[in-house]
Amino acid sequence: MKDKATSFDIAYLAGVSQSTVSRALRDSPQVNKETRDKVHAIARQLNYKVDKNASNLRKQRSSTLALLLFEDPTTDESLINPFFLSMLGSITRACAQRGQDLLVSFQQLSDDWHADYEDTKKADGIILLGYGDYEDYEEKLDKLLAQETHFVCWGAEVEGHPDFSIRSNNRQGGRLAGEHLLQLGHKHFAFIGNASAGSPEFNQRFLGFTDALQDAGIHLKQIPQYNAISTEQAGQLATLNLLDAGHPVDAIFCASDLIAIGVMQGIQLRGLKVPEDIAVVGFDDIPVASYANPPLSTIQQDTTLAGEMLVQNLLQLINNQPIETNQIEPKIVIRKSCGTTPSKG
Amino acid sequence: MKDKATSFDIAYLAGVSQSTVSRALRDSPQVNKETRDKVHAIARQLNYKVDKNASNLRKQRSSTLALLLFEDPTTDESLINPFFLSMLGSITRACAQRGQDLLVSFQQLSDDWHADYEDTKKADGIILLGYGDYEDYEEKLDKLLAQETHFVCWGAEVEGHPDFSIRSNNRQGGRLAGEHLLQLGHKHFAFIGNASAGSPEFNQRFLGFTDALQDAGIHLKQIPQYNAISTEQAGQLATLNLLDAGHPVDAIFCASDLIAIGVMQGIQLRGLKVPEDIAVVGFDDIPVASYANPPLSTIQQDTTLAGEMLVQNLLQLINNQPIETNQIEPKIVIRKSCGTTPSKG
DNA sequence: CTGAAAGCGCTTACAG
DNA sequence: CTGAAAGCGCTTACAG
Repeated sequence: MKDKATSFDIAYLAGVSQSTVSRALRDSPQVNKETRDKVHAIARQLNYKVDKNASNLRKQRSSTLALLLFEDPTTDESLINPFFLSMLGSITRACAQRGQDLLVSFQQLSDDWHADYEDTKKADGIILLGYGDYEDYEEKLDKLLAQETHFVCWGAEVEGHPDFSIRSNNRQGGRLAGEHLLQLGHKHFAFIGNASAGSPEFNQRFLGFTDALQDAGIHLKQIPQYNAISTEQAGQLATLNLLDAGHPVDAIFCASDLIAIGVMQGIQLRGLKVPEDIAVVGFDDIPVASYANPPLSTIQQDTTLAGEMLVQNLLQLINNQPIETNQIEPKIVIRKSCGTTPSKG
Repeated sequence: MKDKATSFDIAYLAGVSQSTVSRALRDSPQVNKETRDKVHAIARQLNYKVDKNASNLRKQRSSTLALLLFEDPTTDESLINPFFLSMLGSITRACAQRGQDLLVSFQQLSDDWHADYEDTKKADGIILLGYGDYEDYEEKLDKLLAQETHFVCWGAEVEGHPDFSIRSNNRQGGRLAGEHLLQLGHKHFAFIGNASAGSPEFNQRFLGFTDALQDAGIHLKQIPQYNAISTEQAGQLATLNLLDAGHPVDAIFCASDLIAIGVMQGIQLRGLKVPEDIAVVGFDDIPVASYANPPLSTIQQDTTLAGEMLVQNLLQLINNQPIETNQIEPKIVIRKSCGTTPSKG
């Protein structure tokens, strides 16, 4: 790089003091319009850009947000959860709109990342995205809390701090899936996905699903639930176990699309057809859902809105402003995997 | 946040000077081991972290790389090219391994981003990822060059600066596709994808494809080429045009997987079957390729290696070290869309 | 409306 | 091996 111009160079050329240059560049109203224009003109000419490090150091603010993606240690290193990947786009855009830079990093739940962003002043706050065991997660969250780090996370609730998390109305999503499957005339249901305290989101989906079925008079005992983390492999395995156990089943609701894809493979491996023999509904609406075979019906989470909200709420936390909302309403997307489209209404 | 400790606090507690603290923290060998240990211990106790802004300002180095993703203005805002998305993972990891932070941003080709990273000292260099018209792109590249910005980009060549780009051996990839299709006994070929100066990568793929076919005695005139940018829609449209024009065709090589998926839809829309009536081969091996219907045979680009290389080479550029390599060898992944697996050997 | 001055928290010659 | 001092390039009270 050529030697960079500083605000002193501009000051010299404009015949004003460096403080005035600094003010003019930030369009301070206290500075004379003519002076301001002259400074801007010279800055443009010199290709001058404010040094962010100096500016941040002085302001004690970085205008940068950090996005931390957790990889589930149980899956192999290859793929990032596609649901989070699709959120990345909207988070970046939301940051850009608000003049924030975005630092992105992948972390293992086990790493010692909690102090590496805000404490180093690299970022003013952190966005946490990641499935993984919630109970492990919680420990980290507590540390962040203790350090008074500004953060916001997707999905998991932070005990006593509802404002720190943004999430889908997972229970309602599960209900939607149950109601739709019921409406299509299915009788024998199953749920595949973890449904315990370690996976609060999946658990809510399970609960919503069973809410709907129970409302229709189906007993909880009649709804087998098989554990699976959010991967195809886990979904396939759970399905084989379910099928081989001889449960009568004609409709499966899966805690995520990745699981659902594995479930459909499992069903097909046993010589059965989707949706003719067993209907399948997923959750997330990741890009591959529409390419699955058959195309997967699923509960869609609006990732654009989610990303916006994550950034927005984090900024509000940083600026000590009240949070307006932190829940997103899911909707059902009907494709082929759940059977005939129901009659209207 | 609580008041953060500074190196002066540590100095005071350790009974040494602040300069010694600074040196000790960076494990300078000039500092006595005992002193070093004591300083480290106190730092840990105070939860001390070096202020990046101060450190960067002083060092005139940010240890940060910026990743700029270009959205093709012709596609709608929804999806980021999945090929780049899959590269993101390996880029992040490669950065982490080398102690670099990664700033991520999406840009329109039209935006004025070229000075916003290195000039502001937010990043030491830039990684450019994006399809789009190469001729528009070139103009930006020239500006970066003029400013002596450190950057590296995927795919497009930077005139006179072979080291600034990292790419697949696209021509070889095209050849692989042609040879495989030939080996399967196909006779009537077509290429779908832009093949002009505006899309140098696609053009190389086309050239490699025709190289193979010409080697087998097929005349270039017998290989219809229909333009398409890298989207399903464009692929589908081009296919309908191709088919409706009455060209005899039993094998189509597509410039990208996204195009190939659209091509298969187009073929099916005209009542033909893949691969029975027409074989299809894509390029990239994006995640959905294996979920396509039928699963797409394609030329795979090793995104992990690509990401590594991008980061590695950029760092070498920044440090004035010579670049070792900037080309990646593609390989063919055979699935269902191209017909019967050939006999071994 | 403008300027002189302090200071953000480090790193690194320089001197010993 | 250690310390005193300068300085990275800004922003922002403070004074006028």
